[in-house]
Order: sequence, then structure tokens, then C-alpha cells
Amino acid sequence: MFAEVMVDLKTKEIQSSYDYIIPSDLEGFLKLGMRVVVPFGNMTRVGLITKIKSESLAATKAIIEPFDMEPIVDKELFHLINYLEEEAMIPSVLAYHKVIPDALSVEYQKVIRVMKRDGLKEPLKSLLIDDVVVFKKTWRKYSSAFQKAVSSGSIEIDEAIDQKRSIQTENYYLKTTKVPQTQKQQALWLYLNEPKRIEDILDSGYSKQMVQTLVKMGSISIQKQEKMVVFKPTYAEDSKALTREQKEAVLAIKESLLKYERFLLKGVSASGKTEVFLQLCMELSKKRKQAMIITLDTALIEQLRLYLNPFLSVAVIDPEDTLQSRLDSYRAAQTGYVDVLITTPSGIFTPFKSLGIIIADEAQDPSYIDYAKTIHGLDMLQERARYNNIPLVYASATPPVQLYYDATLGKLRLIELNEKVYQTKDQLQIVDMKKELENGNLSMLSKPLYDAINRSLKDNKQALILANRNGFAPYVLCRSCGHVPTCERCDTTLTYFENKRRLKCPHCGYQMKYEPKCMACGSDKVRPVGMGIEQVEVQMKRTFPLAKIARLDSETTSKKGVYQATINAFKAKKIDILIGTQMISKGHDFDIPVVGILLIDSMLKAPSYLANERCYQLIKQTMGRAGRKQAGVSIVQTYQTDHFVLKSLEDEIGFYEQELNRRQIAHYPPYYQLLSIVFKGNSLDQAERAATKLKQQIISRYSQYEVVGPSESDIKTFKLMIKTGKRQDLKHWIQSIKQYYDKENLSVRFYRYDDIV
DNA sequence: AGCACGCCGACT
DNA sequence: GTCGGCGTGCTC
Repeated sequence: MFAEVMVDLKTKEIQSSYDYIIPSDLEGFLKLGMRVVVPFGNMTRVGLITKIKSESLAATKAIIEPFDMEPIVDKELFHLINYLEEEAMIPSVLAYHKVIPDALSVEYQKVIRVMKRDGLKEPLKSLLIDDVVVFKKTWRKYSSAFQKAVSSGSIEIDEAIDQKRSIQTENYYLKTTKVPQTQKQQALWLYLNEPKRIEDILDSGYSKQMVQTLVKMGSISIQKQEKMVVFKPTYAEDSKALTREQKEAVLAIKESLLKYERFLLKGVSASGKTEVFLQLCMELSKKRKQAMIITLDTALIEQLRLYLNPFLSVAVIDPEDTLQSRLDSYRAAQTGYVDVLITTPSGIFTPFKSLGIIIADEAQDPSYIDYAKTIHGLDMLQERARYNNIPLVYASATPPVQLYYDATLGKLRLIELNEKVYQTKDQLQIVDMKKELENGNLSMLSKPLYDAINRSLKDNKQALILANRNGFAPYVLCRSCGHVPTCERCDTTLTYFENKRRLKCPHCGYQMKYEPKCMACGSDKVRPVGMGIEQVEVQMKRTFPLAKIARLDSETTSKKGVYQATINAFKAKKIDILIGTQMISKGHDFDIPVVGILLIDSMLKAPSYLANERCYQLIKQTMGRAGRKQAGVSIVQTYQTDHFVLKSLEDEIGFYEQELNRRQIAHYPPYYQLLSIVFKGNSLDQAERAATKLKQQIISRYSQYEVVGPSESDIKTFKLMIKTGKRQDLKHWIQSIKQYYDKENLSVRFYRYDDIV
């Protein structure tokens, strides 16, 4: 027999499936979806069995050994890998790496054994102080030196595979056919009529000693089985009584529990969405089916877990947890040992024994699109729901335009939860900052917002300020020559952080020390330009010197636990004014009379077709934090009072309709599909030529496509943006483009979810 | 001729 | 990702 194996070749986007001979002793044991160790060139690599077949013309080498005891990729995951390859245009090896969790990935090592020490020259001499040294990535630096040392016989090299985390096993004890002599021993022997763990045996009153003697005598055998972490519900009493709307929502979704259907559960926070989730999960648990809930971050995961755990067994995959704990939860979901799995979008590929529902919470959030803009989490979840024939519930207070559009077409069912648990009338005020300037107010704080905060502080109450812009200033400018420092890697302007005196790239994380001297002309007239959250904090402290002020942004929360601690302190009223980026807008219920929204003008101008929707959602969500029990006011400061996003903050339907109208006219989703094609060559020139050439070819051959660009995007790259009514059309020629440019020593990449226009 | 270096393609 | 083959070009 033969196996088709997808060899783990991390970077190259080449054909990666090769045929291997299955050694006769592994026949029957090796199955589809298991990983195996195979020889590849002069290397030893891990690969995934993608097919088992009885004939192969190509196979010459045999599989060395199995790497897993059972398949780690099931039918559904194969389907998803295939989907990523076809729809997201990701090469299959990369798709495989997306689907396999980090905890199960492997690293390749070189084990160097010193044979003749006197033959060694520098730098090897000082590197190989011990007789056996293991190298990982640093191997590459010295590979040629090692090579020479091998041929001169001073060292030998072996390959080793390092698993980051393996599936843990533990011993189970089982009786054999050999009956022991004494009565006591026989009691233990009879008790082990099925495999039991040592803890359970001890709990039942038998001693370790006895087990061991019986093992020695051959009356008990030891089996290795996977060690499962058990997630148990904490068993509370009855759940809360449902409101009429909640009952209707639960009923509507319950009706289609065993078929594929999409729902949009629209409700502001505190409208009781979580209770609806709980009811659905409990219903499924009775049917021995599992639920997957996706949310955004540690805090929201924890909130959900605390709500569900009294009634259900709940596992959690949080990227901030350790590899081992993520793997435990992964296995619990895969083996069906848990009712509910809560995870962030990073966990959307977790396999389940028997999945019954998928709930995508905070469905409007951009983090559902992966960093590389090639995968949309919501699309993957839709594919999984379709595959498993189960419902998919999107939950959001401010649904993405795409889902609103789908709902109007009847492609998904809209369920609204309108009743706020606390009824209050929220007030909205939009302040024109141009007028403030005319009236002589030079500060970043408008008079109405200043008054509102002041009043609140006098009443011993709090204020929440959204300033969604990291750092002290969006960029620094040399007033002498006009130079603006940009990122080496992505060419975007660097954000200035005053506290750390550093310039950072908001895009890729590149950072450098800030010197108040111009890198281009040497002048010392370098000044920060524009406003960021650090500056807001400084000014707030100056304006309200007696108030306790805290800031929540990516910088202050880089240490684990700070986020939650600050939120808790704010809830406990130990902080008077909380200033934060978008991270303060999600999930938390504060009871505050004043919400101030600053620095949104640049967001409205962002070069993304999603800018309006993101800004609208952010403002709405932040407003939603204000005034639960008490009356609240939200104050939005802007220079663009006429912008339709701001004008329709209290007219939801109006917003969606105007935005949809705009997108239809400008040819954006949901009416048109986008595909960006990015060329990266050895030189800017080469990339531009290729992009221009392809554009002409597309225009002349396919009149239905609209091509925008080419425009310079990252360093040494040019981008074309294709807009088309039907995406189906694109697939067939993408393959040929790829092959064509591979020969030209140019890299071409395709991004389905690029929103930057 | 002899060797160092870099690019290219094969790897089942 | 890794290695070997082959061509180029430099040096003795």
C-alpha cells in the first residue's frame, strides 16, 4: 500500500504532496489524517497522510514511522483545508499549518556530536563546548562550517524532531486472564474489569503496593491512554427567568437546531444575549451535542465562561493561555468531553466530536479577519455550519453592513433583543470643534465635554473617554526639511510614543528610538504632529488635576492582567476618568453619566471601504457603555459635523441604507467582490511593470472586471485591486497567473479580504 | 586548472 | 527548508 503525504515545508509555495510506500507492519495502522515521519531529500520531515491508495507510480521511499497514534485531522478539517486552498487561495501546506494548532506543530533540530575535537576551528570550536549540542534556527548561520567539519570527520550530524507539546498520556490498569491467589487480590482484580486510572483505584480503597505486585505477577496489565483534563460544571440552581424577547429568540433558533441556518441576534449589551446562548447550549447538551462560541479576548471569554459554567462543562481556548492548557481544551472539544468551547477567532478550526451550534459573538469585530487578510473567520464558520448542517448565530449590537444586507435579502434571520434591562434615555451631543476654535477654545477638550466631566466629578461620578489613536502623536515632522520617519518594512509613518521615547510602526510592530534630531537633514526642529491618546491623558491630567485618571491602550496593557485590573478599579470607582482606545468599547457594563468620544476624524478618513462602518460601530458601542441606571450623555467631538455617519448615530436604518447606497455606487462589497493582487519583486520597478502588464491583460480580456491601481503599497510592492460582481469568475485564471509569475522571480499574493483602497 | 560563490531546481 | 550541481569569475 502507498500513502500520499503532505510534507511539512513551511515556506515554499510548491507542490508538497509526495507518495510513500507504507511498510507492511504499519499497514492497517496508518490512517488518513495521521502524521508520519518521512525521508525527504536528505532530510527527515513530518508529513500528513492525505490519501491511502493501492497503486503509485512515483513512490520510491518508505514511511519511517508514525508520528501520531491516531488521526489529528478529521474529514471536516480536510474539507476546511481544501476550502482555504480553493476559496482563500492559500497553498495547501500553509492551509494545513493554519488548521493545526500551534501546540501540535513541530520544530526540526540538528544534533551535533563531536568526534575529533582537535580538528575543530573557530567559530565551531567555541560553539561546540559540549560533546553533543542541539541547534534549532541558529543552525543556518553555521551550516556551511558544519558541512566542512562533517567531511573532515570531526563531527557527525543527526536530525531530531521536537514537539512543542504532545498529547499527554497516563497509565490505565486492567485485569488480565490470570486470576490472582489471595481474596484481597481477587477483589482488586475483579474491580479492574475495565481500564482505571491509579487515582480512581486509590480512591476506591486499594493500595498502590497491591497494584504493583499484581502487575509483577501478570494479573494486571498497563495500558497507556490519553490523559484528559476534565471540565466540570459547577452545578448551580435554576437559571434566570427569560424575557418575552429572549424566549422568542431561543424558540426560533431551537426550531432549526438540526439544520443549517444563519441567524443574526441583534441586541445591545445588557439585552440578555448571554442568557439566550446558555439556553441553546443547554438544549444541545441534552442531545449530547456541543457548542462553539467565538468571542474576542480574555475578558469576554471569562465573562461568558462564568455565566455558562454553573450549568455546563466549558473549555476555553485563549491565545494568552499556555500551549498545554490550549491543547487540553482542544482535545476536550475533539473527543467530545465538553459541552461548550469558548475561544477567540484564533480557535475557529478546533475540531469537535459532534458540533451542534456555532455562535459568533461581537460579529462586527475586525479581528475576525486574520492578520494576513486572507481568511475571514465568519466565512470559515459559515462553511463549518454548512458542513455540519447546524445553525450559525451571529451576535452583535452593531452588525456589520454585510450581515445587515444578508438579512434584508432574507439570507439570514434577524432576531432583535431591544429591551434594555435598565431603561434610560441616552442623550447624544455632537460638538463642532471648528466652532470651538472660533470661540477661542484652543484645547482638545470642548466646552460641553469639559462641563459634563466637571459636573460628573463634582457629583462624585465618573467619565469614560474614547481616544482611539495609539501613542502621543500619529507622526513626527522635521520642520526644517519636512522629513517624516517611516517604517523600514512597510513604509507607513511611525507613531510617536512619548513615555517610551520611541517611534513605532502601527502596522508591523517595528520600532526605533526617538531622537529629536532629523534623520534626513540633522536639524533639531523635529516636532510631533497631531493627537494621540498619550497626549489626551496629559491634557486631562492638567485640566482635572484632582481627578484620578487611568489610560487603557495597547501600551499600558502589555503586561498581563493590567486590563482586567484597570476595568475592575474603574467599576469599583477607584478611577474617576478612564481614557482608552477601542478596547474600552467592548462588553463591559459601566454605570457612568458621561462618555466622551475624541479623535474620530482620522478614523472617518481612513483609506478603507470599511472605515464608515468601523467608526459607526465604535461610537455606538462606546455610547453603549454610558448610563445604565442613571441618565447618561455621550459627547462626540468632530470637525466633520455633516458626515452622514455622525448624523445617523440615532438613526440606525438610515446609517445602513446610506452606507449600502454608497457602496453600491462605489462598487464595494456586498455588491462587488474585491481581490487584491500584490506583486513583490527585487525592485520597485519590476513590481510596477508586472502590475501594469497584468492590469492591461485583465482589462483587454475580461471586460467585467474593474481594476484599480497599480498603487504602491508596502515596500517594493505594487497592488492591483480587482472589483467584480461575481467571484466565481476569478478562480480559474488565478492559478495560471501564479504559475506565470513564479517563473519570473516575482512573488504574487492574493488577498480576498483586503479593505484598504 | 582550482576553488569560491551564488543561483536554480529537485526532493516521492 | 536543504543540498547538490553547475556556471561564472577570480586567482595562482
